[in-house]
Amino acid sequence: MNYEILLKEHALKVTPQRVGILSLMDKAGHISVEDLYTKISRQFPSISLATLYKNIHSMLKNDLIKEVKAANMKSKYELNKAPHAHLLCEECGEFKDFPLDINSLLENAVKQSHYKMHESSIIFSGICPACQKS
Amino acid sequence: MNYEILLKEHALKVTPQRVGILSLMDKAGHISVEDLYTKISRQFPSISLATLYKNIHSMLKNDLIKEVKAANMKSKYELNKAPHAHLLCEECGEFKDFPLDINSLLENAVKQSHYKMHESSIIFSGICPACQKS
DNA sequence: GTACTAAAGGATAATTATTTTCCTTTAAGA
DNA sequence: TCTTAAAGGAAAATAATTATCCTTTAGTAC
Repeated sequence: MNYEILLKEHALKVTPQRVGILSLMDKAGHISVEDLYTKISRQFPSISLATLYKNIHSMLKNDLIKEVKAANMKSKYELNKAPHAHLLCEECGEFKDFPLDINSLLENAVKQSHYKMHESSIIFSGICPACQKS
Repeated sequence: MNYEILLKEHALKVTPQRVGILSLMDKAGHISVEDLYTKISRQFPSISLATLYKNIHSMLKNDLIKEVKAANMKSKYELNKAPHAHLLCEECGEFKDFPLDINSLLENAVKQSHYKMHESSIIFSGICPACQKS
């Protein structure tokens, strides 16, 4: 994935910090502000938390990334990809993408609500296979 | 709904503040800490925010209530009722219950993940009929 | 009813998370 | 290069949540 092009497409300046943030999100899958700051700080020791927050906001606004929230969890952020649900492990706190085109699946069910749908967030939470064993 | 019995069932002391909190949540459907504090303060002018937070936590732990989180929104709380999805209006920020037994609907899809499912959170967001008109 | 005790409430301080401010630096385009 | 609007960084300010500590009260036994 080419982060420079992605940024330019949304009229956001291409800065090394932004490329780093996108790259880390891409690699992590789902990452909290705290963890992201720890990691990005290794690449840019002087980066400010304010810079991170500002970029998260501008990326959210431009739909480059998505916020994933669940009960008991800090917000996590992911690159905006194809629609999918999330599996959340309540033990280790990790999200896992779960391919599921919920929109088509539930289209009919939601249709009767007369809402103009924009997006859906679906999180199934429980215990992942690994945590079930330990 | 009898809040006293609900509290006793979970070995929580029945205090006027708790009954008030549950009653307000029940009436509101989905309510933020801020709004809840405004309302409960009318009944108990000297109630402390700390008391509200403590009670929210103990009620969450005992599954009396549920936290509902969505992007761009503060957490809201609701009485724990039958499984349902949520419709979130991005315009007015209101949640609306959407009867949908997602568990049975998606049972098969999730089964292959080998997670031990505990619960699911589903939020469809868009613009509600009322906001579409204004 | 009275006494006892663990739990709950309230005030406040402390902590954590997020946003704002303000000044410096830099990417992008002329 | 030169210009400038946008972005970065440091620090202060604000907002949200949690912890502390002392007082009050619900629940239980008598």
